[in-house]
Amino acid sequence: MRRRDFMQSLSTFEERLSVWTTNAMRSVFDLADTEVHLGVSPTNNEKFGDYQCNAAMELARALKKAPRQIAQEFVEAAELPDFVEKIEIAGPGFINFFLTNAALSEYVQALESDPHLGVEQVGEGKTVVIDYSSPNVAKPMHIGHIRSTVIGNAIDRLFRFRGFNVIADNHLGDWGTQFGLMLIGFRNFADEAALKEAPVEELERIYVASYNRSKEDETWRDQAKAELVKLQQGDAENRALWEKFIELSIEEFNTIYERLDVHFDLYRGESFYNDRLPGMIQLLEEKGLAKESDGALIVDLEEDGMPICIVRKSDGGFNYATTDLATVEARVEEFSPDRIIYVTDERQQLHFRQFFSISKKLGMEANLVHVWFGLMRLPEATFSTREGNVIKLAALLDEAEARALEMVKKSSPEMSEEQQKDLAKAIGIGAIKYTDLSQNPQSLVTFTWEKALNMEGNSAPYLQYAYARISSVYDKYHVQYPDMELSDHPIHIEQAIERKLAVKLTRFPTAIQSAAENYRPNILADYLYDLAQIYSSFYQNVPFLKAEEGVRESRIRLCRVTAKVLKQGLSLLGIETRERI
RNA sequence: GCAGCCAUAGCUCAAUUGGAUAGAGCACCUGACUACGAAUCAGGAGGUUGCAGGUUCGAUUCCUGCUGGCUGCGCCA
Repeated sequence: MRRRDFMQSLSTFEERLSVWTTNAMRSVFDLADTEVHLGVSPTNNEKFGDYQCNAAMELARALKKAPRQIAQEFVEAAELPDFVEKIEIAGPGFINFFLTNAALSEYVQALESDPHLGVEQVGEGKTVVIDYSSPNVAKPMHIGHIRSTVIGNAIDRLFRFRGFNVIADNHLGDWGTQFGLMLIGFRNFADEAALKEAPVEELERIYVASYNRSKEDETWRDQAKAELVKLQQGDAENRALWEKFIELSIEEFNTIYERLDVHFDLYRGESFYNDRLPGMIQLLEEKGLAKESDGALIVDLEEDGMPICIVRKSDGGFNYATTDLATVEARVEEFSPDRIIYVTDERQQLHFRQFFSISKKLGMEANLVHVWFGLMRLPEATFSTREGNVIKLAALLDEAEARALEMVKKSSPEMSEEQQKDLAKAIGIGAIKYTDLSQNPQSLVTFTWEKALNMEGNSAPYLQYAYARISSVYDKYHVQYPDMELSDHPIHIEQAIERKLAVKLTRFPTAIQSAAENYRPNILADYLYDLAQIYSSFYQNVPFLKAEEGVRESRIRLCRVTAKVLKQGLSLLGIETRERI
């Protein structure tokens, strides 16, 4: 109901055309309900127009006619919408649609003034909990954490931009058996000076030392276990120490998050849900889902084709499945989310399938989504804290900023040192994020410095450079023509490259929708890179400041919309732009 | 043993989820700065999409089998 006319004009050509072809197909061929997709999709080649409909080929069997004949009949019978210039039949029966330049211009102009750049606010009134990053307390963040953090954050931003009320929750690993080793280790190995200098690094050193000793020292193991039990029973001294571990860790995590421009609404670790664990077990028993086996309490998932899931250990302790179930319960109670999204690496797939299945059996009203990504490994092997072959995340960020600063000093020597540093941060951090976000999350990633810090070709700096060039042109325009009012001059498409740019701009909302619905930020990254490439070609090949009046304004306006889309798109990936680079 | 994921140009990755001639970047070759910013642009070369079948108008995409790699599978998260 709201803003009906406005929404109408900003719904994408793909949507409008799909509605039209679907209705027209149904009426021309008298198809009440058919499985066949009657809508359109974008073409991958301009010579085939802007959108194509493939229904004729799929309908051939049902209608008992040749595909080209179906297409022919359709084209003859249907009355074209006014935004379509022409319609063509090609190949085995593709129906190709060419949009009018006027409709394209009009749409791009509408984008220019829309704060959401044509992106539908489908999330209005809906809450989504996104659980990402979630590092373990007392362990420094290493390069393996970058994916959950950066991919999770991009999904977070995408959902917010579509109008969802997003609750970004950092589900810290702040509970578990490792704290027994931590407590006893801390009392024996802690170095106060080191703890001041680099708290989490020291905590990690303590953990590794304690872990190593536990391997050969049985009494040490027993003591660790005893300390853990004391902690779990609320012993004041152990509790205080444990809280200190968490506090120090969060403080250090936050300096990283600050650098990455990542912000959470909640930092609720696993321990937050401890009180609910006995109740959860009781619920599982009441529903008849849990049973005893070798002293442990398990849920049999054989009917779902999965191995059993332990919900209470034989020593009476709870484990992660139980915590995760309790967490869902708590989130549903408090937020009534439309869905809960978990962003973790691929190793946890089975675990999520198991506890999603159990939560369904429990009748929990939650739409649970596991967004997994490929594990990051080193060329030699996977890394592990215990092995000690890790690259710290902070070191990666330092290196990125240092390399970017070197470039900035060379290319922008006139800038103040402060400006150069600010710029180097935007470029360096952007490069790291873009590397991760520009590929399918689910592909395996082998870490190399060269790749992580890529600043050439398909990279964040390419996009930032395109943005800065536009800003520069735009400013020069206003200096040279201070009295011109851009809105007096409509966008007018003449050259092929202008049309290509305009078409790409109209597809921004589709890119956002697709990236969000598939939980794949790389779809947006791809789109932006494509857009920047088209823009760069436009920039290099047609004059705008030197063009005649009217044409000049039209092109400047195209520039302005491109800049808006680039800036907004990059910001959804968590990548900053600067007017000058 | 069971299960999940992956295999695309020399390298790193795409391919709008079944569409037309499989696209980019890096590296390589040829051109363009007395130009609105060359962190750029115009062009060239580079492919039996791991292998073998199948499904259909049409397969990188779906199914089966195989090869190779990664990951997970009762008391870690």
